[in-house]
Amino acid sequence: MRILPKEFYRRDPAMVARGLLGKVLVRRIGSENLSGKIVEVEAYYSKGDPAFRTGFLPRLLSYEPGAAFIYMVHANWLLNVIAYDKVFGGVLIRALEPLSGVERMKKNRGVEDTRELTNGPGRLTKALKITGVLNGVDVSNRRSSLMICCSQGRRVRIGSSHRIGVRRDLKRRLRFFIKGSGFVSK
DNA sequence: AGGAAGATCTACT
DNA sequence: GTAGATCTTCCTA
Repeated sequence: MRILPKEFYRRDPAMVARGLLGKVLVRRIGSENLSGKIVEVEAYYSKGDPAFRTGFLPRLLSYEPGAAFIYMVHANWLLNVIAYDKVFGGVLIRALEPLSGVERMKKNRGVEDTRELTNGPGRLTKALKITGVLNGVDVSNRRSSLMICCSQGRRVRIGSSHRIGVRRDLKRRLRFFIKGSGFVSK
């Protein structure tokens, strides 16, 4: 599987978010690979976006496009990928369709149902053992223990909605998901 | 040093 | 459908 180059992330966050749908997130732990197809994402902007926590900005400005930004909310780790062209921003990975390492994910989550494994931002980080120690890793580098690869799959139908759990959202729809996927969060 | 908020999850009714 | 748990960061004192 080809890895997505850094240039992929040097675009408008909403564009990157849509582009990430159908791509494959790979978490390498030793010799084992846990992976899943990205089926749900949200875009965030550092300017003009009330949902963005501006307190993060000073630390984030040194991040290159394609860097993982992982932080804790409500006792859950959330995975973002930094993406920006003009205005700094990022993409929250909200749900995956498990591909490989499913048994390991079930153990990590303590859940048997494959549908419930990675259908939420806090759930997928737990299933793939993604925590703050991976903060800042370059997902466009093949040597990283967290990376995003191209899929050879066909084009996907994209649906959109307002973002989830956001107190004050924009009118613009910034949540994107693969239509018909059974692995989107509820 | 203490408290509140938050891009959530689980369990329970 | 709602309540409570959970934990890190940021803000105020």
